[in-house]
Amino acid sequence: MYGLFGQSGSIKWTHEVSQFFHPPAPMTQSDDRPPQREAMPCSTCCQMAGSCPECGLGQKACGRAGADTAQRMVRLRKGEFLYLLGDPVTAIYAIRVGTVKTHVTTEDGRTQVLAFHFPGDMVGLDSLVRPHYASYATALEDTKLCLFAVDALHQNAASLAPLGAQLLLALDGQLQRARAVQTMLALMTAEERLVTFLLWLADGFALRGFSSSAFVLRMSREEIGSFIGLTLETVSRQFSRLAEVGLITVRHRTITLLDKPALRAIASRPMIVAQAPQAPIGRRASLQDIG
Amino acid sequence: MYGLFGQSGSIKWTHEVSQFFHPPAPMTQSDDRPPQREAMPCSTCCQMAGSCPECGLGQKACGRAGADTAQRMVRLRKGEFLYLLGDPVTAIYAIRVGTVKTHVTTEDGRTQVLAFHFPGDMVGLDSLVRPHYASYATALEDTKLCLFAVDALHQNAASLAPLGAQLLLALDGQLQRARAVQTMLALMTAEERLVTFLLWLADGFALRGFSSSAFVLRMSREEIGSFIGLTLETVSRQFSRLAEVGLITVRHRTITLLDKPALRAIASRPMIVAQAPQAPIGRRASLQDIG
DNA sequence: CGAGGAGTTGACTTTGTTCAATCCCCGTGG
DNA sequence: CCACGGGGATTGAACAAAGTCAACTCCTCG
Repeated sequence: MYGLFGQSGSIKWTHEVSQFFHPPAPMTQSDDRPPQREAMPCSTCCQMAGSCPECGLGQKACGRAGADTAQRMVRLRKGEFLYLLGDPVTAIYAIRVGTVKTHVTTEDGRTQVLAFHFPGDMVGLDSLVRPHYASYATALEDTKLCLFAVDALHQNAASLAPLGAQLLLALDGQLQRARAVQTMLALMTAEERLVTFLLWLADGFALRGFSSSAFVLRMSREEIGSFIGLTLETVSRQFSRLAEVGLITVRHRTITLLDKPALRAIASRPMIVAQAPQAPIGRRASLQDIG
Repeated sequence: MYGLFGQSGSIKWTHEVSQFFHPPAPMTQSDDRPPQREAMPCSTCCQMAGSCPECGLGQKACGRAGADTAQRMVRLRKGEFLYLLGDPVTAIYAIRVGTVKTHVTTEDGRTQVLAFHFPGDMVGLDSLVRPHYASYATALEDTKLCLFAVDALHQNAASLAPLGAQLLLALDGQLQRARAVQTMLALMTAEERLVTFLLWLADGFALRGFSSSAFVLRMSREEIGSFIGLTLETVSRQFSRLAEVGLITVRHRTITLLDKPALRAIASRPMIVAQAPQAPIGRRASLQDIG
């Protein structure tokens, strides 16, 4: 994901953008919230295909002695919450099947989607060190997740040791993705944003062994728009336009990428450039090359 | 910073946005790059006022046995690079005095400022686990930094243990800030963005014991614009407008915040809302409350 | 088979960008 | 000490991009 190890130093935005922040959630299924998850012993949790980048943690935890971290399986139906903003953090999750979005709400009622999470992604990682979740996590479709109790983790730094490396890698991944989104929002046009989003999705699917040319969107136009900073109408229009030009095919939520090279050309226009850019060398570089 | 521990569960965007990502940098002052930094033994490094949130690492490292991590002091003159994108990661830095920006360049030549870093902030934290820096770090003014060699850190996970907690906290902070920026870019207007930016700066100064009502900007309009996703002209116009309305005073880069409550009102319009929003409770929440 | 949410599309408005002219510090050198 | 030069900042006018409002279509689910 996002060249986690910068193999080349050439930064590419390949890869799904998916998950971003947020801590695992508690289940004070107290108040008026319906019991949204049924927990069950998790045995097949770590079987996640090799395509489980963020799940290294899972593999590690699973591998090191049965169920010492009391992992369980959690099921969510479409629209149900995994956790709410403000809930005490009790666990981190890894998605087995399904899709989850993490989001926040603004004072004036708008919703901001912070990330989409797909199978293999961790949900709640960003709240690992916090006592309360900093966002909502909602299932976009029926979803199964593995639960990793977090108490054992952040009680004392010592217990973090064995997981340290994995966690750092995972957090780093989220940070890189967040930065990618930041750049996208700051300097891309509507068309560029949507294309970038589609390519992120495609890369994510490819990574998980699915077709990267034809897939079904799990989220609405509104949710896409929220994520990439556009209105749902603009998203719809851009879809139509890309279809008109013959770059993609759109039928409801079924998307086909017809000309990936062309799409990449569009998306990589305002993209982070590799190693030695025509960028400033030596002192006094500043931004005089912004233009 | 950004309710790192969610004391209340009520999320507020107080705090500077400052540092974000990027790993510490090497100093292969090989090629055509002038020797931009002179290193010297660092003894006063950890004296950083208590207002050194990200520097916990520094305090820890310093406290635990003289100079076992070979810390040094680095000096940068205005416009010089601390490290370049693609440089091998060899160290992480903490700013003692001065200001640094981290940025990337796009294919079509535009520059995207990813973060501003002020005294007490860590620079390069996000590249901790990477072999190559994922951005450029440039001094906006004459700057002094403490260097923390990174080899000792990420050689093996074990060595991370003692720093684990601090690092996780720091990384978490960066992640939360990145998310804040994401939300700002996705749903704020030009005015809201600039006001938010000013308040972040003000909070940052307050945190460091400086005036949060009157301060001098260390960055140009162009750099501000890059960071908050606007053109320099729009930034300038918004400054003028805020001054017209009497909310602030602008003289070159000297800013005075005259009516902070009013400013906060503007900035917190599209802001993350606290605990129990009018947001969806129970299942089937989705985004029906967006528009 | 009917209802309703999701998606598409069009006309119009708003916001921010682009291009360009001008201003104003600030530092330099006469 | 003051004139000059130059980059940063301001401002204006025309333009383009995306948002808003609204009508209408099409699935999908019950």
